[in-house]
Amino acid sequence: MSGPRVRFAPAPTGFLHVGSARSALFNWLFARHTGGTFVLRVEDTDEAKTSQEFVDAITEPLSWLGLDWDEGPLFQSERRERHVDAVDRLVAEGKAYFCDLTRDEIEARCEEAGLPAGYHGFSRDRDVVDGPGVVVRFRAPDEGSTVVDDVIRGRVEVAHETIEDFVIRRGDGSPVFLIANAVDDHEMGITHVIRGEDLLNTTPKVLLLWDALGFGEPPTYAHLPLLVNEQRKKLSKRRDDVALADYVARGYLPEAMRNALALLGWGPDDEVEIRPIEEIIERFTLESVNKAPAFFDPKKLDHINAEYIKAMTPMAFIEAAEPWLTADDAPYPVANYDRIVALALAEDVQQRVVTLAEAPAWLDWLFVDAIEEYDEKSWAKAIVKGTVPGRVLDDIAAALADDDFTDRDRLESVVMGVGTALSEELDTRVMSQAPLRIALTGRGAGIPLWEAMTHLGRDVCLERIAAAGARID
RNA sequence: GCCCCGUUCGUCUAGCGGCCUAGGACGCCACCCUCUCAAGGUGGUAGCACGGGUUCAAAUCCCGUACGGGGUACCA
Repeated sequence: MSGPRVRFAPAPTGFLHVGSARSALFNWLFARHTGGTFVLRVEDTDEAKTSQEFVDAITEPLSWLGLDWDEGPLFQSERRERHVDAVDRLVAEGKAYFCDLTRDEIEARCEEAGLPAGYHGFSRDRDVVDGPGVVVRFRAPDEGSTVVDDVIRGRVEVAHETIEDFVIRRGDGSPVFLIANAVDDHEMGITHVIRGEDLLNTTPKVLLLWDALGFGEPPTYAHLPLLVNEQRKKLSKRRDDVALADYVARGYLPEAMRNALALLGWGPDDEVEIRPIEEIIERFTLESVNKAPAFFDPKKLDHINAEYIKAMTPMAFIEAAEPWLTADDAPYPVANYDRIVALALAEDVQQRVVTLAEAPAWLDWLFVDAIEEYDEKSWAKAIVKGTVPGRVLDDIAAALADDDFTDRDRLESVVMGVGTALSEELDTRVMSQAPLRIALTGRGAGIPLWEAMTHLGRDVCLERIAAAGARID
């Protein structure tokens, strides 16, 4: 019952924007830090956008991020009557009025009167009667100013002369978000409005409505710095990777994403960046949020994700990566996938991978029927330029012929031993791992071979060694 | 145009008048480890936009300037 009440109020656009996700996160952090209530409200004032699909596009990513809401989702569209009532009340009280001027007509009047572009309250005294296509405009005060006491930005004062008589109800009778905002925030008992800085300019208008409606003490506002791209522009869905769902698909972990997002516009005072969410909740305060826009750096996200992956237990990692390991487009027949093998090699993979989506590429050679192609650069380096490559492969095959392939340490020492023996015999350094690796994996780099060889088994290993040997000739 | 906001290493940040010859992280570079690739370890690189004040003392407070951004809709 007590405690702050905050809301995350996204417009249903069909996907969740990372900037929105960040706003949601900060609302959530504030609510959890203060023991308050986090309300999810879908801002669907703009008519009929609210299909289940659009709602899912908001709730699924939020749930994925672990941002649980205490109330909602509430729909602004379902509260339309109350918004309309508020509009009617303002009209009845003379605080708002009807206007039937089109954009063009307004411009024409401006030109005629030699006024700068703007509305200039043209219909204030025209006694327009309501009807189809007629909008309602709020009679904004001509003098004085409205002050927003922003927790993050401090005192922001806007002169009323710069606020024109804005529309609060469209020509089709639907209320715009400004009035819906005021009414809903009031009725839902919202105490703190935490949102992006792009909304800062609309706040005085909402405050004006709030006052005109006699709602009393308005909520406290906190405008978060925007998330920008490399060009320092507001993240746009045109050029930037903004859909949270894309990050999910690319194999980022929710905990990593959440941690990374928390670091944009905020930082813990003890400088420990990667840490459990409980600690972030504990340290988070609105007062410590920055004012300057932040660039969402993919490199930093990668680093954080990699750290989280390394910290996972092998089992948790494999379970998380399995959607990719068993995907239809995996680089091997999915039927060959073996969780036991993947699990045994998990730690080696975790150490090398940035996202979950990269996992299959490190394990493919264990699940493939045969090595179809060899990386030519690596082949050239390990075989063509190698010292007696054919000999190395032959000797390894011979040395391994009677091994049961159950002891990875023995496999390692046998293979290395071949290199050492040949080095002595030819009195030059002979590497044994490189030719073996390309024979087994087709590549020049990868996870350690020994453990993997025990899973591949003697027959497959010897087959691949023979196949590579045959390719030399 | 008008209104509003912002400015600490390339990037994200710590700093909230003396502890700052500005700290951490990412990135980058070097070295160590290493018969692959990584991981790990060590070290390095680089910043208070500029100009005036206020003060014994300013990255921290005030005012300008520059630059950047946001808004200016019958979108939210």
